[in-house]
Amino acid sequence: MARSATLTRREKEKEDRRERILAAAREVFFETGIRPATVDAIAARAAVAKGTVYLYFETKETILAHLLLEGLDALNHYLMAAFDEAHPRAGEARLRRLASAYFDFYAAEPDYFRLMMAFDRGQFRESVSPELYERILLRSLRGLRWVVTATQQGMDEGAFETGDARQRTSMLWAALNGVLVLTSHPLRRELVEQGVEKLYSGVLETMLKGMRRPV
Amino acid sequence: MARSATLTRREKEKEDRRERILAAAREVFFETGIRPATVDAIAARAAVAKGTVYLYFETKETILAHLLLEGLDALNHYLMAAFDEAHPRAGEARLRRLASAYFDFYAAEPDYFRLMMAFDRGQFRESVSPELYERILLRSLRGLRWVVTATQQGMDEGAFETGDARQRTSMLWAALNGVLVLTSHPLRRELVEQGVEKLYSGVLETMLKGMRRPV
DNA sequence: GACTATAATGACCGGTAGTCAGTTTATGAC
DNA sequence: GTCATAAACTGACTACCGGTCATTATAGTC
Repeated sequence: MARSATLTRREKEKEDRRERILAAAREVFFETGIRPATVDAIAARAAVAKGTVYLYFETKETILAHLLLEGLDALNHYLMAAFDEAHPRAGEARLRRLASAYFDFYAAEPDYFRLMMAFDRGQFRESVSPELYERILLRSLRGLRWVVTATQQGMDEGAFETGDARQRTSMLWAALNGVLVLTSHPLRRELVEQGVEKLYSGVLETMLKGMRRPV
Repeated sequence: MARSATLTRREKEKEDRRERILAAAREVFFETGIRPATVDAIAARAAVAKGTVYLYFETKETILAHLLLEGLDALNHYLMAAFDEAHPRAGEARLRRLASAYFDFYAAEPDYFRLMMAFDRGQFRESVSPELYERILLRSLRGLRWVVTATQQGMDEGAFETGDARQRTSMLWAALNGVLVLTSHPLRRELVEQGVEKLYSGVLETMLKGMRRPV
């Protein structure tokens, strides 16, 4: 019993330490930018030696992956709340809410959003353990589930053309995401001088219109 | 006269050298991948000392920027040809052709496409001279012009809802690009198990339908 | 208080972008 | 041909960063 309690305390301390390092990494990455941020800076911010960082995380990319998990959780909360709060519980209204929530997330958590977009950059898969990669994948899908459900609902109600709800959702989400990607990068932002928000809602409305069944 | 001829020859030789280095960089970047490629490898491939590379290009990113210009030229050719070849010269048909051409470019020149997508990721603007950045921006817009023209034509013909053609084109292009971005990254590709092609044409058709005027 | 296991440390390593003092090569004058 | 000058080229070197590991410190147990 004493032994078990001790172990628990130890484990708790380890967990705290880990969280401290992760918090330091969050600050450094978000302040400095992902690429310029150094592990030395993270260690310094966490008041810990560099080697200690590597006791808790395998690589720099692994740290990023854990921050990404946080970001995916945050996004999932946005989407879940939007799904629930939709009052006129029609599928299309839900989709609108979900799309708005995605935009809100993009606007409110630009750092996490940028992290999500930066994650492609190849070589991520290789620099992260398969288990961690799997967790990221699952958590990415979790948020999308709400959207798929709303699309399916719209089909069941006869508002949308019927078809594979997942496929349709991927289309809608890819299109919306395309706007955010386009405008979250300095180069491409200038290609579309209109505001992101207008472009986003434009794509949303156009896609919804394109998905509707003709009356 | 002799002096001028000499100078010209010199300049030609310099230009050749520069092209040799750029060709070596193209090979190394496309074979090895952007991040793992080293300037040493590029120098070796061009049979030149590393210092020489830096006589012709300021930074590694500058080399990439010049390859990007090549890629944008290639894309522009695809789009221009598609614009011209559209036989039923309706705006919507042109848009379809242009979208197909973009997809063809994506499929035929994955290296250039990846380079274009990689270019957004931050810090590029800072690592490249403002003049070069401006050239990239202009060349990016050049290709889009064909698409804007086709959209405007569709509006003039009464096929599309009227509005700002540039805005509508940005919407369509962002949506299509969203599909390609999504699927050109390993993580996101698995989020959409459907084929890229199907997703792409799905978004295209949905957007076109959403852009049409009700009959 | 001594023994042991666990955790923390930071000097160090390998590798890479970018630099620059020194060397080679080309040009042009005589 | 030879020499002076300028232009081009070279590669050893620096600074910096991600990651390692032999050494040191800490905490738990008896």
